[in-house]
Amino acid sequence: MSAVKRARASRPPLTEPVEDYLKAIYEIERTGAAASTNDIAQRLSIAPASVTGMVRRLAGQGLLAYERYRGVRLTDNGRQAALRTIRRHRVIEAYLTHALGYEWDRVHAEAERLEHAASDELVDRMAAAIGDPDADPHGAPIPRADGTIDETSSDTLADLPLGARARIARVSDENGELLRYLDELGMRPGVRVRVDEVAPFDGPITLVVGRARRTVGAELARRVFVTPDPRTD
Amino acid sequence: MSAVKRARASRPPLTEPVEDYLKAIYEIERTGAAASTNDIAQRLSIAPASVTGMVRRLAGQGLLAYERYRGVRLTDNGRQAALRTIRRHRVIEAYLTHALGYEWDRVHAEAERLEHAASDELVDRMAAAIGDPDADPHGAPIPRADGTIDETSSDTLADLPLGARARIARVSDENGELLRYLDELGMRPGVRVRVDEVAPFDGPITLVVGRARRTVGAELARRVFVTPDPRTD
DNA sequence: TCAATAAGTTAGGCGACGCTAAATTGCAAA
DNA sequence: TTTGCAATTTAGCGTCGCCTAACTTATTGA
Repeated sequence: MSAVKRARASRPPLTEPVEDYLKAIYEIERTGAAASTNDIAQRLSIAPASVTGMVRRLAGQGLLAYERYRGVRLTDNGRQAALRTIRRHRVIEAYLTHALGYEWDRVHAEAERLEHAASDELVDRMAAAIGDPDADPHGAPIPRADGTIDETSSDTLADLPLGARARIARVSDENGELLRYLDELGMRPGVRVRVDEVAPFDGPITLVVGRARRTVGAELARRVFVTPDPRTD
Repeated sequence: MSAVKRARASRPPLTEPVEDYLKAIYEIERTGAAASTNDIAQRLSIAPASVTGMVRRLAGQGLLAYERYRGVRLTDNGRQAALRTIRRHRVIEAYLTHALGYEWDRVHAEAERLEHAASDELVDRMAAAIGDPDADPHGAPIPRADGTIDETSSDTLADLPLGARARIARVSDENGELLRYLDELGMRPGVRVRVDEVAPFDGPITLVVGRARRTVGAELARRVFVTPDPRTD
């Protein structure tokens, strides 16, 4: 078996918890520096003390670079493993909505379990069946089968100045209620918005979404990622 | 939440190994009496000593009736749990072949993992998407969402007398090579056969399959289940 | 009837992951 | 520079599933 083939075929048997750790660390690293013990614990809903032991083991396996009291970083191996899991997760989310009629607020939980059980072949077939999309239903980019991904660190609604136009690129998944609410407001990835009013002191933001005006809290605004509107107007 | 809804919705959180035990015991019971420690161990490829402990735990949870040195039987609860897992397995197998282009010799391994991760809702959607089939690609009946199943204990090819006509109802899955071979011979569920020659002493059996004559060993013949041919001729 | 053997169970362990409680470390503010 | 707190780690433990080795039971056939 060629090295290339092996790299793709034999997902070395990482356990489910390990895949979850790597995913969590990847996400944390994406928004800043090294992942701290506490960050990881919080994201996985486990005790910080439990993280220390696991993190040491993963470092021993070459998946993480770990310095006591200093937090953790993914090695290249670790990042590749994380991206494989993330690809599975996002392809599954996309497949569930496009092929099986799931609403976008229900796919996360299902994908969270299936991502550990689905083979790369299955995931590739699912992706092909829905036209190899490059983002999941929440706008998150889908890593390619070769392990590459287009991560674009983008601003959130909360970062936009008054009057700015932007397009919603991506919203935080994980919270079904948030997603249902955003859906009601017509705020889905791809939709254009304009900032119409910004209350001071981290106050609510009023947007023009399509023909409607929508006022959302700063908390929510921070969970909606945008890209500059390509429209010159 | 109504009791009915709960029975279906909250698959109480059985672990993966537990689901595997219940499935194995169900299959063993189907072909005889109580499931012995050894039978279970063999089917799960684990040591008999390991089975004893687990079986005691499951009996404690009311899923099994267990008597030391006497083997094990599923309780009604245990049987329902087993059938839920089996439904998931078989629906997934059918879905993979009908919706995602899998060959029938590849679906077992994939379903073996997914059956523990897929929700009942997903499985119901998959089933609906392919027209709610009542058998998996190997001819095994799919338990309904309400927990009922049409088990028909059938003869195997090896039981047929010379000259008998029959229809292939079901073949043993699990062994991909066997399935590929059967496929080459044109021996899939639904196909009609006639017994043309039976060698004595558990010897090979020669069949007419379509226009071809096929000779198969007794071992293989015992893994192919048949029903009497409805044709009067 | 009883001894040989096969089947099953008990005893004792191990690894993966989680927890709580009790140190320890690092940093920031006084 | 010191102190005090938050973050982290260590210590000690529990559960789930699995293992091997040693013992016990059931059965069978001589």
